[in-house]
Amino acid sequence: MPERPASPPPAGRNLLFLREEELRLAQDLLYFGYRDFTAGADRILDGLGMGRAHHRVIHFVGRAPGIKVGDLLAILAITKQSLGRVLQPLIEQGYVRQSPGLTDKRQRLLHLTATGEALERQLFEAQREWVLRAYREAGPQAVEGFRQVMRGLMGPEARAQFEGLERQSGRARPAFLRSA
Amino acid sequence: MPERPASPPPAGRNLLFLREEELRLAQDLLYFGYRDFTAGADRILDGLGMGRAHHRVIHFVGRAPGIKVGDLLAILAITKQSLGRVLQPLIEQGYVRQSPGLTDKRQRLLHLTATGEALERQLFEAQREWVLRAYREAGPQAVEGFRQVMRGLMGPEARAQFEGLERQSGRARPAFLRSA
DNA sequence: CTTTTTCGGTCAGCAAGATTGACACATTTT
DNA sequence: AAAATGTGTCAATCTTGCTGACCGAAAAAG
Repeated sequence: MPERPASPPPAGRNLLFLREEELRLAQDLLYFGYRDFTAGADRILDGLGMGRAHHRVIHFVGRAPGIKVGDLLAILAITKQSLGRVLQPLIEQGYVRQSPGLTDKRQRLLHLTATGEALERQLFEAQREWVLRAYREAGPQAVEGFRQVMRGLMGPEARAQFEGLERQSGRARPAFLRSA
Repeated sequence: MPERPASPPPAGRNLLFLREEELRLAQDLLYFGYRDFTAGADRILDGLGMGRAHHRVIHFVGRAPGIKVGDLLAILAITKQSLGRVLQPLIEQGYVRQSPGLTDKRQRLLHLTATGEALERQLFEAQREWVLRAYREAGPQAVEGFRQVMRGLMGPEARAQFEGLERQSGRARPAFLRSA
């Protein structure tokens, strides 16, 4: 029978961490971690009669102002009918604004209104505290490891989308992704 | 203006990694990572006319054989009506088996049948490959960081539940958690 | 021993958020 | 002029949650 490593992780590279049990633990970790990560924002959304779907739209429109409907659909990986049911109310209630594409007038570029930005911030703050605590407790090196693994869990498409957000974040609303 | 650290994480402890942008990136990371993590199992479930809810039941019954319905409800954080609608078919279709509690006969302890274990394994294999790749690419140290952060993202309840699974995993079906 | 509480199941109705298929319209591309 | 693209919309359906009400068996409390 192989021995388990002692409680602090072994310094040297080894293969024990790939054992089946470690991978099942990863499943648990992702389930519980993701669930509680979203809980804070969910409570706020509840009070507004919104759900996670609304949050995702607000989040990603906030992350990529001027994003095209088609690109948002690709990120959310849902149908346009599903998006429509969430996006339409957000527009009617003044959280999201549409503007025609600059070169292609069929496009509807999406932006947050001032109200939308305020809500985005409120939702962000709820999760910010939570993630901040986890990051602080774990330390910068662990955070870097976390990022690497999460990035590795993405498929090629998601990775491209993520890198699009990563690149443009903090800059002045550039063209989004490599679409067409 | 503060400088960003160079691409490899800075050796020394610093506070830059707590900036707002880093935390928004964490949101993206969790969204994309979790989404693609579940995708493999989802495809299998689709073919069986099951959904993620079924997977969660199979997973956690497999993780803690002999788990009580009440403890499973606490882990899944859903109502017993919601669980019933998923659990009942799983029992009828022979994936899950119930047995009366050893000391308390009101309890129904849940186990996977041989069929259930086969399905659990099939679902596990799908995610195993995916997580394995991410773990391998990131390396053992990053994996340890990932674990720390994910653990930090859990609330106190989830942490206790997770530790219960962690403790008992690999051992011969001990009593589950600290219930009552 | 009686009462109350707990564990689990079940019925009925409702809502959110996803799906598919079909179709419409304006615009861009060929 | 025709085809393809970007977006919107109608209608029906499915999964997975929810609430409220109620039941039965067994355990715990009195």
